[in-house]
Amino acid sequence: MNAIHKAAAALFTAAGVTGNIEFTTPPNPAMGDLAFGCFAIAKEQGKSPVEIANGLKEAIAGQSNGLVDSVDTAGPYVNITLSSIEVARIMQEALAKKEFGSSNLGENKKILIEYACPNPLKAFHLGHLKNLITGEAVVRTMENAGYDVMRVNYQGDVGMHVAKALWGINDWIDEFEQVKEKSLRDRVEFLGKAYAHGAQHFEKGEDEKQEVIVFNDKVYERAEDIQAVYQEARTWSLEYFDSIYARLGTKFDKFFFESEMYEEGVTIVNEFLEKGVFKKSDGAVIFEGSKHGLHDRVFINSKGFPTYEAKDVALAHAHMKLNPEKVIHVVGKEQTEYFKVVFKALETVLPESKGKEMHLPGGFLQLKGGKMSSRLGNIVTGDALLDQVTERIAEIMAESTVENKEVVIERVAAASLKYTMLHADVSKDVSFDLEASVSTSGDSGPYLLYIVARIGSILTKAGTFDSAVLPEAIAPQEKALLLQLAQFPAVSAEAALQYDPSKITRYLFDLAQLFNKFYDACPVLDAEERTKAFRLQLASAVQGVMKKGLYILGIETVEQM
RNA sequence: GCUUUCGUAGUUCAAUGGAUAGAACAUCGGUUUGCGGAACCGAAAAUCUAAGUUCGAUUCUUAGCGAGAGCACCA
Repeated sequence: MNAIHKAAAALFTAAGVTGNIEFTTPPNPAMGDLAFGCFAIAKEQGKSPVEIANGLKEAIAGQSNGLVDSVDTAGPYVNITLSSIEVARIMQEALAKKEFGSSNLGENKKILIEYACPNPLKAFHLGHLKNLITGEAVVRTMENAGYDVMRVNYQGDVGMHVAKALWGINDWIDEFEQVKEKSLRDRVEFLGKAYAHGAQHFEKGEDEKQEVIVFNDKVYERAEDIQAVYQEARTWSLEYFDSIYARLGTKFDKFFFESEMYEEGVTIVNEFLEKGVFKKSDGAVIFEGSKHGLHDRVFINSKGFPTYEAKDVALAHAHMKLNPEKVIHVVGKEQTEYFKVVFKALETVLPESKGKEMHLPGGFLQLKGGKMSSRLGNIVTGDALLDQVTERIAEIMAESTVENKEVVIERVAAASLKYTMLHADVSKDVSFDLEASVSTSGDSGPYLLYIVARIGSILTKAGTFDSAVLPEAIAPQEKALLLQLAQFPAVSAEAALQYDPSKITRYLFDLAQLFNKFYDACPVLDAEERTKAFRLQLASAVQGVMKKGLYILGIETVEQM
């Protein structure tokens, strides 16, 4: 409940309303600022909602309180028009607090958030890019709600994809030696080609398939003869991932690797095989999810090697050693059923994990328009997409003469990309259209950055101003802006409760629109002294909320663009 | 086939069971003696179908149609 709602709720309490008092916004501003629906009370008292509304109207109107300008009913609703000055006064007080927009929902609660999770020796693809951006925003959403968050990243450095890449490298060992002297970009590009080479070989036939599988065995057996190449290639990959994390403003607290998990995974699963939790089937060790309304999954294959499932069991043990309240796995929605089975198995294998493991399903990233894919071939990597966006922003800003232009371009590009990715609900697919995301107008990252820069420009010109003064009159656009600002704490808290940063994205866009309407209707610098000071307060508050909200989304602002 | 997620303007997204379903892009038409026009104002435009629950359904239930994803030794 925000500061305005709290003050208004007191009136309803005084009028005899008990329980939770919640307000909505009337469909038309002319009807009032706050609406109270009387359905629940009517049901409770066996009266008609209209009757209740009329009674409440009298009770509210009878109270002498500066907050309310007028009360009216519209059928089952009591609509209140608030005094603009009172709203301004309340918000002045609320906005002065540094923690405005933060909450303590997660106070003293430690949580682990696992995201990014790319596979070494393989490309950082679009799914990883979206996951990285989403994960970072979820982290910051939770931090803003007071949680003590640990950013964790689990990277798959063993498995068939590694085998395919190693086979490819081995087949092109001369080129591998040569590429060692080249740039990181070139080395990673080589790894990508080597992986594709191995993957193609794998598909050729049974004999070829076996040749690749040999490398898989060698990795699991930690065979001496592959270590030099494997370790070197792995290091390149990790360096490359680090460069992407840095470029997008993420820094992980802890990295876990599959190579650290598989021996323990096998041990644990075998231990619980004896206890009857798992079962032998066709030479493999499975968990019968089908007995719990789920599906069966293989944890150890018939060769005795662990699958992803067994490694996840060991990973869960590693996570629990850190004593978290919750472990949030930000992973694509295609793994929803997979996680249900693993979590089910963990309930018996690792009882303390029960209720703590959570899968936050991410939607897919769909590229729209053939433009990008035709230019880059079928596989578009995450960093290639970021490059594309940056290129387009540079074109748009070609005429610009801002200082530190390179940095500004990089930030506007990142903002465009992140805003687009964080616009729809986390679990919904995002369709990415390059032109729409770099769009200079409308629902886009640049639109929001523009507001911040524009306000900065006004504030610089204005110099210092009185931050406590109230004006004689308040324009409707100013009131609308104040009421929107008042919503920020509730919106950011809701985002944390839902693990969904997109609530903040959409809130900020609404705020931006209201600011532009205000800006258009209300001159700031040329206004009479008290009005000017108040409008500067407003602009400054909008900038503050905008910056904080964008920070939560992982978006850096610019002073000029 | 089984499981699961989802069907809202031309397109991309909203809407704790509640008032006239809200934005953006695109389309059409407007706004200059102003602080950044990367802006603002206006018009036209949508709940897949059929039953059911409810005073009230985009939202809940069932069926149908359509789309995506998962379903044993990949991650």
